[in-house]
Amino acid sequence: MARRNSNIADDSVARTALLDAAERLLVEEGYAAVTSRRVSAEAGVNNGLVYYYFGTMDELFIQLFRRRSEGSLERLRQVLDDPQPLWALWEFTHEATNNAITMEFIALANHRKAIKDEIATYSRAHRSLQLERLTATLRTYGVDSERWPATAILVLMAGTARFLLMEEGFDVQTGHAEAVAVIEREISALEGNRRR
Amino acid sequence: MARRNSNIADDSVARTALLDAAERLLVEEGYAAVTSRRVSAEAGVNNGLVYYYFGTMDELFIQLFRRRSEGSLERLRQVLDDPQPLWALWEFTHEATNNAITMEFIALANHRKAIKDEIATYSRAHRSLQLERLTATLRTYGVDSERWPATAILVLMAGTARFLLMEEGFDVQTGHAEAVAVIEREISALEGNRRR
DNA sequence: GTCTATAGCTGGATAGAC
DNA sequence: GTCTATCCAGCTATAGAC
Repeated sequence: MARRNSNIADDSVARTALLDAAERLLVEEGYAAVTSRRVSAEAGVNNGLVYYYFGTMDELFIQLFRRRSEGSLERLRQVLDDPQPLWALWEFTHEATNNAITMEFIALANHRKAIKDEIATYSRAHRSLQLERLTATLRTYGVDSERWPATAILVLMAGTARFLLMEEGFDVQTGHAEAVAVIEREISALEGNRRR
Repeated sequence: MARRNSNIADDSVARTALLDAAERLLVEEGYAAVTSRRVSAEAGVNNGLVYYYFGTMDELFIQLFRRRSEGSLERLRQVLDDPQPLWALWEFTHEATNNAITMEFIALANHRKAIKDEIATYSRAHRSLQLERLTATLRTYGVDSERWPATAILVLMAGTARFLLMEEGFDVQTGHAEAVAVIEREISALEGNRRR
């Protein structure tokens, strides 16, 4: 019987099935539903394998988060390569799929310290990457970086997008159309209407 | 032995102690820590009383949320009476205290349908009250309501404030100072510097 | 209204056979 | 690597004495 921290291939079938199942449960029923028994049942895999592959449920959550955040940073890179990067970033951030699971992780973080650290690291990397790529772009658009620093613009966009998604989760939409219109108008003023 | 839904005074000592204890646990350890056993222990009250007063844990959460939201709407009313209502609203929304518990309730809502409905109702009431009071104010400030509808401004402010608080919870602060500076500059342009 | 006791369930984690 | 069995903890909720 092998134990955690031994050399377990990251691409084993059972391991992947477990992570996939955990992700599904997390999105559909919230993190409270992500128990070792339910994850293994959902994955069609024996319950003992959860502990064989991850050791603890905490570790499973962490590895799930890492798998997602690597994918997500990779997608962000592609998004920022768009000829209209502000538009692309806005669409990306405003995308519902990412958000449900992100909110679950944030909630999880409130009582799982290890997850908290993972999220912090990821958030900083995410913001850095955006800054790195967009600071120069905004300058070429002629944005006054004193009045409108790139970081401020990014925070306003990200905050608004996430807030809209959060409220939509509760079927609260008051003022959303108007807020979206304002933001998209400002983006258009810099990058023109969205092409493609 | 009385049962739930009988006539139980809302101001009984034990009931209040239980709600207070639940609130404390919710803020400090997250909703997973809010179990009937821990709440009663924290309140210094017998465990059976949780069920005597609330019937189920779901009901306890709901009544806690209601107690808070009534208080919160009342405070919002006062805030909007400030001679500089935009400033006051910004400060209110940007206040850390409210936020920790709000995030917990949002997380809770993901797997407690009844809580979800409570939050939706409250959010709509909150937004309506803001709109009702601020639409006219913004007009007197000379804000062009075509370009900058009151609802859009409220959503942008609320979204940004909550996002900043959320990230601060993870010790992520990149760009926060810049975003705050931009928002406060815009508020100042309408209402002047913050007095008081 | 308050208390004790307990039924009944679900969960994390481990041991050890195969 | 996979599987079964199992220990132990913690939870909701109820029954019923006081």
